[in-house]
Amino acid sequence: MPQITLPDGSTRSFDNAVTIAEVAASIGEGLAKAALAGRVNGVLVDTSHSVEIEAEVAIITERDAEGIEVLRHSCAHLMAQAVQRLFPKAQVTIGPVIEDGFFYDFSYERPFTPEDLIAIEKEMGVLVKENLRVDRTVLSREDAIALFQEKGETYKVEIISSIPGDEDLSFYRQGDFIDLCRGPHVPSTSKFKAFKLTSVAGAYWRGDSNNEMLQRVYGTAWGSKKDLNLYLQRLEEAEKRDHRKLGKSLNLFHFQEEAPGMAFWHPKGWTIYQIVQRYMQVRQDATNYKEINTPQLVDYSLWEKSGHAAKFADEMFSVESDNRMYAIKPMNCPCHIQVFNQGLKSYRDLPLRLAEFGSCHRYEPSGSMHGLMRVRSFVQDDGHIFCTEDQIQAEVADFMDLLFSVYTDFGFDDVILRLSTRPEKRVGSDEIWDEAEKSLKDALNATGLPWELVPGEGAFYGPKIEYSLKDCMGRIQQCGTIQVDFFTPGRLGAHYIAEDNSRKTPVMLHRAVLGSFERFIGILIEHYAGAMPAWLAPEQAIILNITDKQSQYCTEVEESLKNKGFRVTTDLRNEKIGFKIREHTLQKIPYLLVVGDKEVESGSVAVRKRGGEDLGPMTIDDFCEYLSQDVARLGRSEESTVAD
RNA sequence: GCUCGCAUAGCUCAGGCGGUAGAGCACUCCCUUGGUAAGGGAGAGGUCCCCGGUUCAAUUCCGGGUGUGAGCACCA
Repeated sequence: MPQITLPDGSTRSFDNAVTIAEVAASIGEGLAKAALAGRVNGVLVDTSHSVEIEAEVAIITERDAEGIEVLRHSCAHLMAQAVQRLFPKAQVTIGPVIEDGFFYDFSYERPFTPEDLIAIEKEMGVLVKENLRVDRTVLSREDAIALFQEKGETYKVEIISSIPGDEDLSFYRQGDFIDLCRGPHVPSTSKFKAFKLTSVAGAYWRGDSNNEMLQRVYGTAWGSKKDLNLYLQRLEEAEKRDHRKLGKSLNLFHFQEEAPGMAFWHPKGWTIYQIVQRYMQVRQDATNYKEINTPQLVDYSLWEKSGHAAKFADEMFSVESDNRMYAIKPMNCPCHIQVFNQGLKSYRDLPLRLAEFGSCHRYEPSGSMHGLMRVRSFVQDDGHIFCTEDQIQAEVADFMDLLFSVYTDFGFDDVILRLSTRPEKRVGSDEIWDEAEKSLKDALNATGLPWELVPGEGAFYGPKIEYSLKDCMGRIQQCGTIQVDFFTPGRLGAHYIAEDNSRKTPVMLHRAVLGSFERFIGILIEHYAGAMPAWLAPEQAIILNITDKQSQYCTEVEESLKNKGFRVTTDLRNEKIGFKIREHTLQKIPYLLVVGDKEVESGSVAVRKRGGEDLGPMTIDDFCEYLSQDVARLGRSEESTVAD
């Protein structure tokens, strides 16, 4: 006699065991139709799931996040079924839900083409019309293996065989298609209203590059056509913000074949770069970092000593000169230890915070490069803190204060914290790792913010915290990091004299707030859609004359604004004002200063913001004051974080 | 690094089943001096990514390379 409690607290009694579908039907016809799955005492189940005793039950529809997930998962099955109808020789492997969609990996004799994708999507439509029931069945491991062996699905057999334990396994059947799956799934193929296959690409079986490359088809599915369109619009918006596109159209930087993965910075892009770097310099000066600079070319033996050559030789550029092998530095830390090693250090010198904006080169795999986001030549706001074990926690806490404050200045309020702990391949004793991980955990807990544990992802020399920020598109971008290193200082002979007159090896903390400038600027460009806030804008204002008559005055205004330290230019071309407004608006210059006879007469400029807002005429002094305030806000104001 | 796609004027892109190519914008010159998102006219501009092969002939077809895009793998 099941007694069912619904989410609103109401209860319903049934005489016999009842399915989720029946519960939904008892509430209303519309709900019965909309039901995609159910939740019984917190567990997601199929609508065919039968409830026999007292339970809390919720009907899951496309309005629930879980409903959309079920829909996407089922859509992956729908796609697999369509693929096997069209390409009977294709073998199925796995097809999980991912953010905003799903994919399914197939093994097939040839790669799928974009035309195949269209055909598959069409076939999926046919399957929807066929309204096939989706049934859950349970098979024993032996029966399941026999079934898929018979079908020639060798990958599925491998998956089934590798599932630990010996309980029965659940399968979902729709028409002639059957797949191993935990479920739940939608009750029928008619439930799909809005889906689209988005791309096809290779992907390694089990994510291992030694294995066969499978054909991965990506798709997306939504509860309604409207949601699907909103999603597609979001993709378009992201494409418009692509920093590679904006870098070209705003004339910030370029790449060319002769220097793959290395940016050529143009005046406007370099201005942004310099502003960001000078800002970090000021912030680090104020927090007791000593800025240094070390060579870009260092004898290979140093990298062998540090342990980097053993692990990253293939990713390092090297140069032979005069029978010596040098590496172009892929990182600054071994050089920082050389600076530390000059002169005998006392515990009184610790913590010692060294910082460097050092140009580093890494031979990144060709397929991994992506505009400014992943390059072979980059500069980090790099720093290394030499300290004692007792100082780690305080140093981490200090660093985080700096980091949060910097991110806020750049307009990022959402920071995601992750702690990566000891990997399998590592150096140092477990006791040392225990302590290092504890220091980082304590520092994280002290922030009061939520953080995520990522076991096994630490560096070989120590655990690390990674700081990611959310951009205005909701994308998560990893930027900052702090890593504890008990290993490298010792390998490179760093030591200090402790209070008890013994020689001790310092702990080194590797840390960066922004990460690489290249990447961070890429993130800024996309976050602001190229419309940089006034403090970062390479050109803060441009003065536009209406006719030749005002040229002289415009030049004078330019001079006086430049003297106040603003980045200002003029456009005195023989063009109509509308044309100039359009051009410089597209160049996303924050302020357009229009000058006609009226302005000359009154000693003013007519101020127009790049979003189109007309601030009317202002005296030069008033405009300076206005711009100063805007610049002083950095990225903090609501107004300037919204791309206009 | 792997799979698949792409590479044509400064930019964005057409095009050609093999006979050395075209638009819009930008650029130069001329007219126009016009008050808040494109005024008009004329002109100049190309090793069709590179190296081989097939062919009377290759920008086009084939092979290799480089770069680049999506995804995978990698990321000190």
